[in-house]
Parts: sequence; C-alpha cells; structure tokens
Amino acid sequence: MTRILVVDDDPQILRALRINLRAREYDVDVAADGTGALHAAAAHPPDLVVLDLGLPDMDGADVIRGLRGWTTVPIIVLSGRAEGTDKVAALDAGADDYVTKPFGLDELLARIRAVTRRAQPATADAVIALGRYTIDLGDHTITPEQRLTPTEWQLLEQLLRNPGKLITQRHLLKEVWGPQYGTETNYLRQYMARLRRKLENDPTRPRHLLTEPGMGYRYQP
Amino acid sequence: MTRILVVDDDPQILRALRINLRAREYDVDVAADGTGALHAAAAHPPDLVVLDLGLPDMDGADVIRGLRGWTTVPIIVLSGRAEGTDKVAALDAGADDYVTKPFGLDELLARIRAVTRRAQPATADAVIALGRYTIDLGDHTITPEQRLTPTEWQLLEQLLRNPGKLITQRHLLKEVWGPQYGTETNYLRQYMARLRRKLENDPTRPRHLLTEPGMGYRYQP
DNA sequence: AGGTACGGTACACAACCCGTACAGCATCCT
DNA sequence: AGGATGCTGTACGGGTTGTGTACCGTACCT
Repeated sequence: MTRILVVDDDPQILRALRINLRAREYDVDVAADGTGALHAAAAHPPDLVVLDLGLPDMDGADVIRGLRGWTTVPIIVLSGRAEGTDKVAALDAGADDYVTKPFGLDELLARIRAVTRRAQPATADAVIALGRYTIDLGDHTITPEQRLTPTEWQLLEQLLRNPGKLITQRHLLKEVWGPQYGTETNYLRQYMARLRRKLENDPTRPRHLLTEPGMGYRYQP
Repeated sequence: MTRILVVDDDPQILRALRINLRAREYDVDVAADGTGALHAAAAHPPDLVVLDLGLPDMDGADVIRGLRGWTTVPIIVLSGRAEGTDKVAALDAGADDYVTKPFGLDELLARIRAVTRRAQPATADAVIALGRYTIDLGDHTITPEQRLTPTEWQLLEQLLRNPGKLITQRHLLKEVWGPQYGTETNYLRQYMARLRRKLENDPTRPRHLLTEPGMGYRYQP
C-alpha cells in the first residue's frame, strides 16, 4: 500500500486530499508545516510527498532540501504561485513535479500515478519464502539455486499464489495438465513428491507443501 | 551526453527548442509527426522525449503507448490543451510530465532536469558487462570489438533489458521475429548459439546466456 | 484381523527439447 | 558477375522430462 505524506497549512485542502486519497486506497499521513513534515517523513517514511509551498514556518525549497538530504522519495509540489522562477527553484531543489493551484483532483491523482510509477519499479513482486529457499515468481528463480522443470514450476505456482489456502486436486490437475486430466491424481502425487524432494527440508515430513487428504494440497507459508 | 528527442509539428517551436537545448549541451534529435517520432526513437534511442500532442498523423496517447511498448524513456508532453482530462489521459498513457503551452523555457528546462534526474538510475546501466565484453545498448557497440547482426542484437537486447529474469521462448520469438513465429524455436536455438559463440568465453558452458529448459532464456549478470 | 481407500515412492520407456551442423536463398557490396 | 554476409529451414545425436504402471505404507472401517 502506497503511503502518501500530504503537507499543507490549509486545513480545508488537507482534509479534502486526505479523504480523496484514502478513498483511492492510499495510506495518508498529514502535516501542517515544514518541521512537522520533516518529522513525519522521518517517523513514517512515505512513498510520496505532496508538498504545499506556502508553509508558515519554512521556505518550501528548504523543506525539499531537508527531505532530499536523506531520501529520494518522490515529491509533488503544490503552489499558488505560477511564476517560472518558483517552479524552477522547487524542481531544482529536488521536486519531481510542480502543480499550480487551483488544480483538478483528477490531474493530481494522475500525476501521483505517473510519479509513483516511475519511482517504484524497484518494488519487487511476490518473493516468497519457503523453508530455506526464496522463490521469485517474477524472475523464475530460486535461491539457493534449485532447478525446477516447467511442470514443477506450474504446480508450485498454483500453490504459492494462494498462501495458506487449500487447492483441490481437480483444480491443480486442470490448471497444470489440462481439463481432461481432472482425475489423474497419480501425476499430482508424483509431482508433489518431486517438489518436496527439492524444496522441503525433510521430504517425509513436509512443513510447507501440505496434503489435505481427500481434498487437495496447500502451501503453508 | 543526454540525448533528447523533440517531437513537434510546428517548425518554429522545433527550431527554438533545438537551438536552446543544444546550447545546454543536450544532444537533440527531432521529429515532426508520430511515425517519425517512433522511428527516430527506435533508430537512436533517446534519454528523454519531449512530445507535442497536436500531431497531424497520430493521437498523442498512441505515440506514448507506442514508445512505452518497448522503452521506459521519460516522456514530457507539451500541449495547448489545459483540460484535466487531456492531462490524465497523457499521464496515464505513460507520460512523466505534462506542460501546458505557453510555457516558459526555464520551466521546461527545469522539468527536463527533474525528470532525467529521476530516470538516471535506469539509464545508467545502459552499459552492461557480459564476461569480458562491455555492451552499450545505447550506441550499439561492444568492446572489445565484436560485431552482431541486427537479429542477434534484437535478441540480445531482449535478454539484457531484464537482467536475471527469465524470458519465455514465445516472448523472444514474438519480439524479435514477429507474432507469427511464436513456435519456431529453431530460430531461437540457432541465434542463442551464435550469441554464445560470439560473447561467451566457453560457448559450450555458457555463464551469462542461460537456457531454462522448456521455458526460455535468461541473461545472468 | 483383514480389507479398502488413499497417498507416497520407484522405475522404465517414450516423447520432447536443446545444441549443433549444414544447405539453400536473398541481399548487398565490390 | 562474383563473393561475402546474414536469414531461413532441415536433420540428427544426446540428454532431460513427462507419462504410465507397479508397489508399499498407513489410516480407517468393518
């Protein structure tokens, strides 16, 4: 969940942004002045800062520089001043974008999406721990190195994508082997055994790839 | 040196930007319409695209999507339209910033600096090490000198652009040869062998261009 | 205690996949 | 015209993977 720190001295704008951003499933933190913003950012490092420039206690560019001293968090500046020099000053201080008031909420949201999209490709997806192994479904890698055949991968993926959830034999067979294999539970047993041999510490007593007798299998994180 | 591709159908703006950007030590490439922009970007991959939306031949969002199909190069959109919906459309299509005309040159330059500063880490590794070779995807060079054919380049690029990640055979075939070649794995084997002969120290035991049996290939840094 | 159902394991063989070699063909340059 | 280069397409050997069957242990039921 993306955490946004909103900094503005106008309680009305603050409230409006908080409500709207929360409605968009953002985790919103707020501050009303520069020092509060720096403290809040340090206490709960945000994924994005929306910063109004007209703060009572600090110059906007100083707030930006204060943040940039220790974080590369994206910063979107809001400002009532449309002069070019202000924009240049804020952007060169380290801001990522500069929005002039009055602005449309849709535009701000789009700019938030654009900036976070650029800043967060590092967010690795779905790296799953299984015993002493780390499994990256995106890269198709396992560390320490462990090779799986395509069928083994498919089966493992089905289980890992729903941690803790029971997956029926029928479902696994359909997804991995095809709809017409819905009853060939031999294959399942076979390949579950292979996965356990490769991934479980003690294959005879699996701790993560569990059997639900009569039902199916389950990945236990 | 940062290469900027400027796309605008107004010769006057094009000229003004070219002169001013060159004066700032940017390497400037220009295009007057959407198709020209896509071709220019493919021929000389830029570090930044400045894109005017009012092009005669293509919709602006389509140009953005056309670029985003294969590159994450930063895109700054110029537009005479200040409506929120236009901004949202462009930003969500993949643009990084949206500047409304008329704009100050200083502001545009500041936004260029802001966007390139943010994108730098991504562009920095355009030079990739593979064994004893250094591969520069930007200007298509390998040191020590090693020549690759166009097809070999395309294939290598697909792999190098996602270090450590598995790329499926299907994806490689579609990207390099075309969608209708999705099953012609012979070509893949053939060209992977050629790349290994040219780039791997011991082609029989590749260390960087790895096969994932049944799945695809992977570039291991 | 014996039978039955279910899951785990072992193993053989066929099918598939990979790497490689090689020939034909189009294109470009000299 | 001739040669070099790069792309397309086929063939083949060796290794790996998937498929199918058989067998064993355990839990539960009668």
